[in-house]
Amino acid sequence: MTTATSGETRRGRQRRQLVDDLCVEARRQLAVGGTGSITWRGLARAVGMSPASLYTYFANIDELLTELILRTYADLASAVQQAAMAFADAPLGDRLLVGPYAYRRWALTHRPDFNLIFTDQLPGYAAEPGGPTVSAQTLVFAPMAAVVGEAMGWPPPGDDLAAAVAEHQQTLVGLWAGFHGFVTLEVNHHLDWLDSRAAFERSMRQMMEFSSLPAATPTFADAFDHWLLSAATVT
Amino acid sequence: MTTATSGETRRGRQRRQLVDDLCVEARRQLAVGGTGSITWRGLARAVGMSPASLYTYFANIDELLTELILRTYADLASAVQQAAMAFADAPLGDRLLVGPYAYRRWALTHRPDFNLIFTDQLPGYAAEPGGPTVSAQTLVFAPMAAVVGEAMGWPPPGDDLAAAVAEHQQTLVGLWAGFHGFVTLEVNHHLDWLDSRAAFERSMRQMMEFSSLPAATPTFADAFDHWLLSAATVT
DNA sequence: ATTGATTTCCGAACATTGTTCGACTTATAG
DNA sequence: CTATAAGTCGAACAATGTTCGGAAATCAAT
Repeated sequence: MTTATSGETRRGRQRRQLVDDLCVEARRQLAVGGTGSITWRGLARAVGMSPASLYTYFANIDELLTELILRTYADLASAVQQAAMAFADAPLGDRLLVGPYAYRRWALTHRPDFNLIFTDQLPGYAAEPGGPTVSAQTLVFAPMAAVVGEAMGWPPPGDDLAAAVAEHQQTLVGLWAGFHGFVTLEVNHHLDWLDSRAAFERSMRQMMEFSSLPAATPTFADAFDHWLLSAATVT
Repeated sequence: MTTATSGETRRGRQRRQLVDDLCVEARRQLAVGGTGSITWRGLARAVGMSPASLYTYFANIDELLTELILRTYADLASAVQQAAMAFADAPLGDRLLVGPYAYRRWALTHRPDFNLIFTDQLPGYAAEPGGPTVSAQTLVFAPMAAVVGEAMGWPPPGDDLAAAVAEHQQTLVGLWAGFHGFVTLEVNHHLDWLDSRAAFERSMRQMMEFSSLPAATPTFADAFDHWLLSAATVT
């Protein structure tokens, strides 16, 4: 019965399994010692193989990093999406803040990962225009854009969200830059000298107020943190 | 007359000279190949010394990086300050934008340097609370804070600017996060898909308008770029 | 000017890294 | 069953950061 689940050869399964193992190990090393600690030989050691054998699966270390970046984008997108779903029935003002708050929380609990996907750590590594990283970006921001569009009364989000985004990209990029800037500074310890949690909340509320968007419930921040604790499910 | 300029021993001078050379060479390597290209042996090669000899001047590569970060902060601060002085007589609305614009321009012409000082590239490297990097930060932001304070009618900026900053830190951090977020995304090629120059201008004007600050001259962006060209002086 | 104590400099070595090459074994397809 | 492809490995190469011991230069005294 080796060909029971045919169409899937044994090597194909083992290959996918090994690539998965390599990626989780790489992210483990990343969490421990930063980007510089992801080492080819260390990965080989972790999966019990010769360094030379890994070249069957990745052409070089940059290619592995690329795969890692894609998976990390997906991880962030999943975190944002889960939060959005958990607050799907909350008032509109609250739902506007869910995205930035999930974004920030994931960034603070995955600082090296956040820097990995958002700042160029390699020499000439620049995501090519039509590359897969841009689609990964849209995956992250689709939920947030949808809520903003709803709040601003944009065309029915049903079919062509992309068109609405293109039309109002100025507004969306402005909002994104706002909370991304705050989060980046926080992740890299440039706001350690103040109560950044409270400052973030005030900044977010101000951004929404300035953009004539509905205000969130006064207790939203606590509600979000409470939901975080109760969601000790997926890593 | 070897001791003419006494108080300064020959070794002292040569030491300072060599440290300077090492730093400029390190920034050269940084500009070429990114952070990972700064290599101990390469530095030794560039100054014509044995790798072992460099340990007389820096305990390890992290210590050199620290010195490099400090000098890079000073470089950014100098760029901002020069721009501020050049526009000292411009209308208040224009002067509000000079800081962010100089910040952005320097960042775009020194992308690896920008990432070096603002994102943790080393494993456990975190600027200690009372460390010298925070004072370097204030050096960068003092000119901008002064203008914002003037526009908002804060207490006489004569003696205690620090007190005014502490009082209104929320506002200042909000503004900083806004343009820093935009610049960070731009530096790392996350806004390549749009006309980021125009988007930056619109975002900045919107930020100022939202904060009830005076608007800049319509032609400010061009005026700034024009000044840049005429300032082909210091690197 | 001579001495004695630092500072500077270097060659050699060690452990580690990414990557390549050729030979060997194993799985897949016809 | 067999030929082709995929996987695995050991050995080797060049390059890296860092340490150590000793030689040379410079400094601060007498």
